[in-house]
Amino acid sequence: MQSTPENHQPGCRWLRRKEARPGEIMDAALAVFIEKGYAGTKMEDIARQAGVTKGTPYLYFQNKEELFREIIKSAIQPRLDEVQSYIDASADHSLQQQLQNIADHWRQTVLETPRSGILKLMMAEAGNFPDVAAYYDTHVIQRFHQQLIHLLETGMARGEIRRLDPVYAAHIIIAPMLYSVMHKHCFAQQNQQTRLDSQLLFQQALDILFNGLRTTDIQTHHG
Amino acid sequence: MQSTPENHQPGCRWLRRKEARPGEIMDAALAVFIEKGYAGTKMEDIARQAGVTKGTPYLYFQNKEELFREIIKSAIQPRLDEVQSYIDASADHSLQQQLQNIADHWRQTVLETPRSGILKLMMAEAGNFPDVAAYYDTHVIQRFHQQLIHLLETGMARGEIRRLDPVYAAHIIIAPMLYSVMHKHCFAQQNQQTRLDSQLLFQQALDILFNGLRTTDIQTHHG
Amino acid sequence: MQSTPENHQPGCRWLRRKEARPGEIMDAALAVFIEKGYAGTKMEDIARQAGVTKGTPYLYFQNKEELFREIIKSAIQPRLDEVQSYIDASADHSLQQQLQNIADHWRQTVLETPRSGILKLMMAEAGNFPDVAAYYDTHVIQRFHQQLIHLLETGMARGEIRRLDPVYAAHIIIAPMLYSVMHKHCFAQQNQQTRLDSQLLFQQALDILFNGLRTTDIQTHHG
Amino acid sequence: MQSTPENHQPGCRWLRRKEARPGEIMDAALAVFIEKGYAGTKMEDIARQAGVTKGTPYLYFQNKEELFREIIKSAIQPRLDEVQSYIDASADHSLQQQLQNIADHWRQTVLETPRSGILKLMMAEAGNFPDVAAYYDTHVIQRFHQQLIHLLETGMARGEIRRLDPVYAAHIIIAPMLYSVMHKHCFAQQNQQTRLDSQLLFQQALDILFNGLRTTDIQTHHG
DNA sequence: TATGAATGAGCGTTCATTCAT
DNA sequence: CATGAATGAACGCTCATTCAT
Repeated sequence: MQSTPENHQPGCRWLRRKEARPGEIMDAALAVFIEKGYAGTKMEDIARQAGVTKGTPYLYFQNKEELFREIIKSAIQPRLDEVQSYIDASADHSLQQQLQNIADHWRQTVLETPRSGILKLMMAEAGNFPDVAAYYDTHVIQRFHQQLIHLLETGMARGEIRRLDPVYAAHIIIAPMLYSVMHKHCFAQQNQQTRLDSQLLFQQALDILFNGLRTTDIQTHHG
Repeated sequence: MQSTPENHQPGCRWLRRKEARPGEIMDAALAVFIEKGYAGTKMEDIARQAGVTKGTPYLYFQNKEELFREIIKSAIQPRLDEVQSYIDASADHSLQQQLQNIADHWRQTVLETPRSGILKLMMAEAGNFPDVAAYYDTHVIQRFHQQLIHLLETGMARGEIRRLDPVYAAHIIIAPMLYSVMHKHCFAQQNQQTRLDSQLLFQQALDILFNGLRTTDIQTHHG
Repeated sequence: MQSTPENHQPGCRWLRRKEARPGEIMDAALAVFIEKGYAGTKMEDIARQAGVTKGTPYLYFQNKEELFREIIKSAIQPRLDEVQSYIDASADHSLQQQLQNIADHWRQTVLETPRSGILKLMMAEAGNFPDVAAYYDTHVIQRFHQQLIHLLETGMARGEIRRLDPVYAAHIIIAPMLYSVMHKHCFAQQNQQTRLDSQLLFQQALDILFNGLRTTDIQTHHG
Repeated sequence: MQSTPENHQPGCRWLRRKEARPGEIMDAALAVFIEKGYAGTKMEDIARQAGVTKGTPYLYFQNKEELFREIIKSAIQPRLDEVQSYIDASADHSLQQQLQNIADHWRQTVLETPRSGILKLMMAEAGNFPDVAAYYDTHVIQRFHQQLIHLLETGMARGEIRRLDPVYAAHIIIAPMLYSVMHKHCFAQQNQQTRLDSQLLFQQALDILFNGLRTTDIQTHHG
């Protein structure tokens, strides 16, 4: 999917200067795209948010669409293996502990940062950028899904959880994560009373999940 | 769904369908809004989808924004008490059975119909229509949330489930519903391999939830 | 200038039915055209004002422009010789009396009727309908101007007024008439305090005019 | 008048004239509004007349209506006290001399410039912009009317003219001014034979008026 | 590099006009 | 004759994009 930022040969169609400017513009653009959607966002809004004038974004990005795609790409690229390395590093923890760690980490590095908006943005614009959405789905969501499946299978193999379809179980683990993102970006800002403490949410989710996922230790307690 | 715009005989420049038109246009508009978002949707797209020409929607709706709001309103109004009455009718069932019924009913009447798109649309456009989003949140999401809380509290009082914070438990029940909507409208169409069987999803979700929500009869077994 | 209403042969492009409807529509159209101008007037406004629906005016007039032209024509035609015959009938009166009569008559049959609006309409639309304006100028304004010139020349020949350029004198007689029309249609409706009593206006105008137009035989009479 | 749009060199897609533009656009807009009326004028006509493209006027004026109102405002503002100061400066002249000066001045600075069109425009659009028309009436026409009334009253007090209603006398002085404006903008361009020499018109008007307004100098001849 | 005046394709909306009823 | 739903050309206005400065 388009050349990565690193491979900018001379002759590369779009200039990429890896100084501060492009990053500032992408940050600004992300914020505005999340708030207003792709079509609802004016290049001038982005420029103003970035503290530059109308023409400047065009020095770094060929056009609005490329700017949009770059944002998504730049959000996907660096994270592709992040979770995996994180998982590998804690391979000897219990499944519950691993999931707890993943949730905590994700909460701190995604949910509570502007990057959570990428997900919301992808959802909103999937119809207009099906290729980007498919790419995001494949490389982010499904990848994470596979990682969860693997964790669950390992957990089953270890006897930590009872046997069940790991594919759907993984969906059920992902669901509250997506839910918290949508809540944050769609409703929380207006209805202040609708506070959602995501730490509590994940804590309770894991509690509920595990007291159900766990192999019937009840019986074992009997013995 | 949409009454067939195909029934234009050639030679008949237009049909007169004063009663049917608004509904047809709203159906068409919903479909296009969901796909492209509010700003990305052209009135002419809507008209074409409805089988009319660009001027016709303006005979029934003042402008694009009013058409948008009407769609949301018309989706909210009739459902306000639907779930409640459904809940009331099955008050004597077990909690698990009630949740199963709710999930089935919702799947058949919302998820598997175009109306599921309303939720996706609300999420995508919350930034541009904060008032509508807040209204939707209050009257649909929070209301359903309250209903779930009530069910959970009743279940706790009855001893069907163990004591826990019903607010967050309800969030965890809602999460897979929202997840399935997003999946359907954002990714399923492109990545055909990403099939999500929502019936299975909810079935397994309830299985997992209940084998965790269930009061820890383990302890009682201990005594 | 287009065929007159009378000559509607079969085959005539535009139907003219001389019953009530066309007249009602023209009256309505005149009122709205005067108020809003040609371009600012919607055919539906005209129809509503006439108590019919959108399509009806098209049964009698080919299109908006023809309707407009018909109104002007119908206002011009019947008046072409009206003033002349009126003048002829009072040929033996004094010039001052004749002018007084003309002013009274014009005030009652034009200024104080909706027909005064035709003049205002012509002025407003002269740029868009130069042919109509030129026709109106030639056949109404200049014609009246010529009639006044003739009266003034007669008055000079009779020794009723001193010798001066009758062309400009006639302009000066016409000016208050146009002034009263503009006042009525442009300002009087808003600023109610700006009442202009046209009878008084013409009375004083004639007084002033005649005490100046009169040959200075005063001195001679004295001696 | 309008700065030459001709000075576009070929090969230069646009000129940057931030300071000059608003004035150029207003000049162009005034010309087109006068010719075609408000509703009949397309923004693109204005732009073309100003030598720019359709988007440019919107860089300086919010919309068509604001552009219209600005034109009127800008024509009213600077003139509010112009006549008064002019009158004050010639307070010791005879009334006839004062009126002659006013007429000359007005002819040179208004009638024979594009600004005369403002009056025509106000008349044509009074129905669509009643607030603007009322403002114009109050601050331009009635104000001038009051100034004339004051001059006439002074003239009466000085014994320069006989006693009469100064309100209507002032109307009669204004009438030829309005008449000449209408003539210029509505008929003169088409019917070239209808030449109206405004200098002659006012000269003769004053002659006629004064030979009637003058206190009966007849008596003075007696002494 | 950065600016921002200017461009012009494109969309929302209107309304003169048509024609099946 | 009359209606009014539907049409579609045209206009107001926006905003992504360009490029002289």
